Amino acid sequence: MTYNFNDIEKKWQNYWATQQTFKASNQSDKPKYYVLDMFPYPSGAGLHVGHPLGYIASDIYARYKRHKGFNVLHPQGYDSFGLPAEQYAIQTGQHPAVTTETNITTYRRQLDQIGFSFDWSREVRTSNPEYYKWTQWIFIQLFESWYNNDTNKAEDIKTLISKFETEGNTNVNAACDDDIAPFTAAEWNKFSSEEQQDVLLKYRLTYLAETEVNWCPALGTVLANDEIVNGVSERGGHPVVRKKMTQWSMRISAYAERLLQGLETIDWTDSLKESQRNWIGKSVGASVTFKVNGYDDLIDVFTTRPDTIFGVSFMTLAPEHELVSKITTPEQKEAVEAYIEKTAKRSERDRMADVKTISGVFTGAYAEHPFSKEPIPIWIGDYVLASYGTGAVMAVPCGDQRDYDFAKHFDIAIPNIFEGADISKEAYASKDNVKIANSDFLDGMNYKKASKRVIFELEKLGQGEGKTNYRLRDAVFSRQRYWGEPFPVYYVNGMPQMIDQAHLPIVLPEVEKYLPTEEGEPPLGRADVWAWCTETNSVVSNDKINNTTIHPLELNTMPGWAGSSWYFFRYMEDAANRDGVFASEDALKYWENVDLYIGGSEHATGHLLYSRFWVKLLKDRGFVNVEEPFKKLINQGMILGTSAFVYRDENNPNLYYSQGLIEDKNVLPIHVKVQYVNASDELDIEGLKTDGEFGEDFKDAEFILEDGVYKVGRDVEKMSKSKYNVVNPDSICADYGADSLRLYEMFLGPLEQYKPWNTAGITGVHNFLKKLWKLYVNDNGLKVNDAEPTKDNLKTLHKTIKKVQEDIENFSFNTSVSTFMIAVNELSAQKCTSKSILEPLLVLISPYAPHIAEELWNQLGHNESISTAAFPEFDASHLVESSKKYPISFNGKMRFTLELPMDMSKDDIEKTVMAHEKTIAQLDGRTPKKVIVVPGKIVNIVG
RNA sequence: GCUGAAGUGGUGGAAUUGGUAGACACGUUGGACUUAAAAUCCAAUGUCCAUUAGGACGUACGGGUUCAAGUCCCGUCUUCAGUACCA
Repeated sequence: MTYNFNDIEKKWQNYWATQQTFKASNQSDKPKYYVLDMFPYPSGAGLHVGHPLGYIASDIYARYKRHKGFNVLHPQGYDSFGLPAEQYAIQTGQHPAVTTETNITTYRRQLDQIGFSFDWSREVRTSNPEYYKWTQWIFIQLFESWYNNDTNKAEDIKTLISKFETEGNTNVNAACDDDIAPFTAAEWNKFSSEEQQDVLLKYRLTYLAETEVNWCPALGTVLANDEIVNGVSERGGHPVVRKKMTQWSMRISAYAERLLQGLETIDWTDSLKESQRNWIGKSVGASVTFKVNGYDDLIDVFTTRPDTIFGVSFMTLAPEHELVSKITTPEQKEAVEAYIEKTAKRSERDRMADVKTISGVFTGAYAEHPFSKEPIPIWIGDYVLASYGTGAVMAVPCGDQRDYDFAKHFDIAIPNIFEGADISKEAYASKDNVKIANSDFLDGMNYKKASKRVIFELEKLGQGEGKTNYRLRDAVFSRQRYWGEPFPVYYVNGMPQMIDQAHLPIVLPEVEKYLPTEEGEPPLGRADVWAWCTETNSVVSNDKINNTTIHPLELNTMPGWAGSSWYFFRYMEDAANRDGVFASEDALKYWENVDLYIGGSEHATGHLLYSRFWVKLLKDRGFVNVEEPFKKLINQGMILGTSAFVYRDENNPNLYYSQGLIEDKNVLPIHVKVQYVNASDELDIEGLKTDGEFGEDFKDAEFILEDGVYKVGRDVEKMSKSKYNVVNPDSICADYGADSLRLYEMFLGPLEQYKPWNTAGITGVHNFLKKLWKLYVNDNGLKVNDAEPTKDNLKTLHKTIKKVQEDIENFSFNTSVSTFMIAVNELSAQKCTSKSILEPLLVLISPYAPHIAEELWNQLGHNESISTAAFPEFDASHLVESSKKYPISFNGKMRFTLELPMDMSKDDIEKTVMAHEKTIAQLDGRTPKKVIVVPGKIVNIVG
């Protein structure tokens, strides 16, 4: 019997599906364990071999945990709202739901053939109305919440209203907009309904506000900060401009401190935590208020160095600062306006690319120093950002390099307030080991003491206080797109109202075209809104909408991260019981949170931050029991493709030079499909010329060969359709089988690392599987029997158990593949046929190569799936080393060998070594003073 | 610039707490089997010197600690990732 992997794999995939082998139960005596993958966006291109890497790792872990006696939840689903389906729809008119459905079918087929142990009965799709009903519901919870800084949690908006009714807003300590005027209870009660709603909106955790947003004209939508990379859109690389628009925002800034603190409680990599810390960007300092000479207006600044306040020699405002136009003197007006116009024209990207050019203009106005009362010139400059802090800085040129450069450039005074510091070349930016000087009451103090004192003095004057600032901005939540969750919102007199929960979900309406309307409204503006209201039972009753002017319903949709911010809770509920709840209390209580989450690091400041935010909100409002969604998180690296190039002569498009001949020539590298290149980088010219897609381009091409062949150039790049370097898992499964694919993806290297794919190498693991098969089966069938295991057999087995267990728990899946290979080689050499060795070996291998393990397990006479088998117990007594000799190095010169058992205790080794001491001492002529022992390893004796 | 990770054969990569560097695999070379190819099996494979025995050098580079350093410390260089006028 030969190893017929195609039949075996199909057989067991069918078996697992029909038997529902991996269906998780919400009731069990076993401890729970929740293993989750970041669910995929089902793109039209299907899976390439890079995609399943993380899924294979999590599947191995999930299967391992089942063997270890855990009740494992290992679900999968689809993040099925998104831009590509919509753009495809715009081009072809195909409904995104249709293409999404097709793509999901492909994904499911491809995932199934790899043999994952997913519980598909709990599948979720974010674009499914039954799912996004609850995304809409969570949005409503955010709307109905405010953040109480005193209790440090979100509360029902009703508690805020009753506070307003009884005591106004002066005692309310909330996370809110900063332009709220104080009012008394009496004033509140006199407000009109619209005025009250307007005020409440400034407190709600999701709110409608006119904000400067990142507008991407090419995509026709706004983007969140994390969707912009290097000043262009993450998807498509289109330019992004700043624009004022009325948009829904999420008050994530309310949770800045808790998001920061929570990082201490979770098991994530340091680099990932660091990214989130930087993104949150906490800085501790003070706010200082400066009076403007000749005006009642005040300028607030934020500084991390209140101790340097006597070093202030000017102030700089962002060009967009609201006071600029007011305080500019007539003489400076022209220059200031010209400067503002110039900076406004510069895109974010230009501004970022060019950080060295110093520019700015004097406004002509002066502020008053809070202590010295000296006049301070007020400048504007684009190195001050309107979006951070207050959009204004107190400039201390002796202590800050940017202020220093600015002062030098415009010839502004640079007073030195540091004792003994040399500021002739650059600012003295360090706050350690220096004393303050020329600073009145601060002289002689260090940074810490002086800062405290300044804040104290400022508070006395009413011109400042200690303050903590965060870089984290509220997240824009509206998108001008079709293929996303509709908001459960309608408007009365321009004020947003939530649609009653009973009428959810608000289902996406049908539209004829998926483009924005001619009036520039989002695509939903094309829908027949009145029909939509009735169809979706949203019941925006006529009297409620009588006064509305444009649309009774919100026309924007939610961003991609809405649905992915809570999906891990949806899996907890059995699909059969999902009606009426996003997940039942029992289910939430039982599964708590995700024990192990595997996914890419590109979500560090997006999905992984937003999910944490929503979970904290849901916890505060009593809907879930956990503060953090993902206890342990691992970022899998990417599998890269190896692209192949041919080199076209720049002057002759039909002439191509082999890779070794291009040195002195002007050539253009062109990607060619990797399937026409063999392992020695030789091009199959005939294949290329007859290719269905490209044959035409190369029909008349002349290839200049070297050594009789055309050699292509190689480069390692991200796998992508456009680079023709994609390797499809389908062909790998067909040629080598899913077990080979799974083993090879793990064998390729450490999980977290980026590594290139190379199909040629798969023969190594494939040969291993063939050898494994032969260990159990020969031409006459099964050769396993009840033979007594030898000492060597047992040693091999237990060595393997120990190593594999350690590897899986450390997520070093690559080395356990090697361990299996060694084990199988050893057992083959030992001619092992003993069932008591070969059975547990299968259990060890089954998380990695489940199909072959299941088949052999079955042939060994088991009726139950191997996934129900217990992980074999490790017994150290079998690892006694009898043949291996350990050298003893003595003063680095002499060597002795000592035979020691691997499992010997430290004490025993010490005793053994002591017994040998005399001999060693005699040989060397000295008496050892100290003995260092390492169990199972080398023994050190220090003379 | 800042932060984080890393640098080991022709290649991917192994190497608990410092303890025989290069496991395992790919590739390459030679051999067996075969009419031949594929498949399979066996052997060799860090570099240099030597016919052999053996020796020298070797974990980016330069120092240091130690009986012993890929691993620890100091300095330098390079690569990758994230972030970027954050006051």
